[in-house]
Amino acid sequence: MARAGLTTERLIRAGAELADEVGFDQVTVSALARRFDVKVASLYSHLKNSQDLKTKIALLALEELADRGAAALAGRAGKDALTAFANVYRDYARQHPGRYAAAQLRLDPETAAISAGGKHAQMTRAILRGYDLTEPDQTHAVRLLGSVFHGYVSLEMGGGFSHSTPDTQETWSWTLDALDTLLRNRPAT
Amino acid sequence: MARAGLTTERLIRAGAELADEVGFDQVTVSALARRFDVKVASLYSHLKNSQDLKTKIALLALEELADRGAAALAGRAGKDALTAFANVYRDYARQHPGRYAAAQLRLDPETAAISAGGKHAQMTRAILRGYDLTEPDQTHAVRLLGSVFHGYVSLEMGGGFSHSTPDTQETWSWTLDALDTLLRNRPAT
DNA sequence: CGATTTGCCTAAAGCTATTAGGCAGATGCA
DNA sequence: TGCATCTGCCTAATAGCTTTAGGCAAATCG
Repeated sequence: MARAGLTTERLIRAGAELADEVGFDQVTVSALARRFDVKVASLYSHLKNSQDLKTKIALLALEELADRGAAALAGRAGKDALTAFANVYRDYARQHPGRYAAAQLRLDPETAAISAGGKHAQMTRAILRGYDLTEPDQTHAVRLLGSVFHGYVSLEMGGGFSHSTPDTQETWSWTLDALDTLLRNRPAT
Repeated sequence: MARAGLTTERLIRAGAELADEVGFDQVTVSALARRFDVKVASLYSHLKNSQDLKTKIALLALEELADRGAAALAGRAGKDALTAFANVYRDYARQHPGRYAAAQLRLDPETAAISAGGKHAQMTRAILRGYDLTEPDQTHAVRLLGSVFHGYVSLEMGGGFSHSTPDTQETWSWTLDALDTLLRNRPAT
């Protein structure tokens, strides 16, 4: 029997694609084996277990998001940076819903530490350099931006805003305007 | 053999408690049967299937949240109402993490229609009566509030804000202040 | 008090996760 | 090139969750 050429790398990538196609919670070792036309047990040489698979997909998604975020921020500042960064999240979630869901997976502290999660917070801080915030306002603002981006994207994806006017693109622009105004008007303490 | 006295009602309540104890995704027909010291198949006279169980827990959570929201809004307006309502979400999520997770379950349109989901949007609109917003700003604002509440609570619960100063209570108050300011300063179009 | 209803049970099949051990194709060394 | 080793994927087996079908006994009703 010809070998399938499995590697952890390939499995994670395929798992991420599978997540985008059928949803992150439908990502299963069995489904992945099926996709490679291989027996389930074969994957266990490359993956510790099912949780390991999911965690690694989450880490991949976080990295991809961080890379896109960094690219979006390059050469931008102020509202321009804010908008570009926010759109990275929203667009990523639309293009890769399964990966986006994976990125929300709760990671244990050691795993979180080696993840790209820290980069996300740093990039948000970078955006805030364009506004005149000092601590602790800056931290509050980092958290606010995270909340709005995640909350909005998550509700929009979940269909929470569906079949109502005006359309969600308008609300998204309105929201980014509002955040920009908010950050500009909150004076340094 | 004495009968266990199962009813759909009791199963859903026990399922909600189970969700709070072990997490919503660990809620399983088997675990529920174990809790009633009954065989798994017995639950299928009261529940269509596993999905049905989860959906019903979600509906329960949405109702409970709506009831608490309504109670919080009674006799309040403006920032007072905003704060009280926001705290309902946050407190509910802290007290009932499993139920809160259940409330985020994606419902199919028919189920969503009979859920308390509509009440949530209406209550948010009620809060906005204290601010001077006209359409379409009002709809944008409803979505913004939903995003911030859900996003914040979800990140906080997920440990996204952990081990960093200042503590999350401060950020929460800061966020509600910021939203209040934002809504007050956005003039009617 | 007997007849019917209904609640919980046994049995069985299918899917997922995970581990142990085996065979054959790939690789390395002479 | 030929042989030995190693590694990759396989078979087999156990265990848990889901769901359906059919049965028996407890509750209920006339």
